[in-house]
Amino acid sequence: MDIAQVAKQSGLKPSTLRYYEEKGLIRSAGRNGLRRYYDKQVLEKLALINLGRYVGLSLDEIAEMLLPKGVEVNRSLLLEKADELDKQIKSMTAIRDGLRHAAECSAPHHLACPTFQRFLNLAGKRLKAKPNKLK
Amino acid sequence: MDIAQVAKQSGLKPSTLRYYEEKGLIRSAGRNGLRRYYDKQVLEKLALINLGRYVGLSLDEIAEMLLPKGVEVNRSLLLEKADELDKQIKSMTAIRDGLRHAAECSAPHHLACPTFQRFLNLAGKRLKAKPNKLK
DNA sequence: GTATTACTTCAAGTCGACTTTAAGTCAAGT
DNA sequence: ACTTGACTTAAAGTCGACTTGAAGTAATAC
Repeated sequence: MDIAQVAKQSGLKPSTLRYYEEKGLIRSAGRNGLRRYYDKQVLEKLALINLGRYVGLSLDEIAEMLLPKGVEVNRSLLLEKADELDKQIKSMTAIRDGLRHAAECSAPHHLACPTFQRFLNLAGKRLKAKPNKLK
Repeated sequence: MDIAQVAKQSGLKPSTLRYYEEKGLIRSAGRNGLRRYYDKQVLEKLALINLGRYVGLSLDEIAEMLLPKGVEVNRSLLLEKADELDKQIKSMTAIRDGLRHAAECSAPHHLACPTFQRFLNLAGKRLKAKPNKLK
């Protein structure tokens, strides 16, 4: 496969693929003249990368995960990330409910609604997060 | 309150507060010489802003929401965001489970595990998102 | 009354993840 | 053989949300 095909099938731009290669996340199977060619395995890798991005890993973290340096490391990283996701899910659920309440609340202003107030405090407690852009 | 106090209580840096003011998200209650002073109301607003950031709104979107131009606009925006969160929660839940499976899977490599494979495809389906950095 | 120190402004810098641009290479189709 | 169009590289640019730095002002502490 050439880069355009990989781009199409993975939903990433050629420039992104080159960038990922530069960062060491993927490798092309070889060159035809200047042009890279890939084998289909790369699509799985890209899916994994997309997944990683989706759960909030940085490219550097993903690169780490892709190195097969002891399976244990990878597994615990996975579990760790799963736990982190779990927390995020919980707080997002609370926030979702809070938003719905706010939308229905009859108070003149969200800021005036006592339930929303409590909720704001709650939500403000701990907010750290990783970006996941991926447009 | 002076800016340092607001910073402390909101967990944001003075520079951030000035930046938010410049963007029109907050206002100081006045000046003492050059120095801004704030009333405590600003803390609620900042909590709201933090919340917005947390659920993935951009500062511009938050600014929109803070303008009281017809309550209806705000309410539907809230519901819209709640639905969006709901979707995110669902996919994050799936991914969390996928990660846990992967961590326990006995296949030699995650890439070799068939369940994980299916899961990758699933996860790759639709991934768009907004950033929420907030370190 | 002066030193300190916390504030002020404005411009420029940073960060991650790409994208864009300019200039060049080259495989394939005619 | 030549043109075309898809590829190539390296470097610079972009975006959002801040942060940092330089240069200045002024409220408070002594």
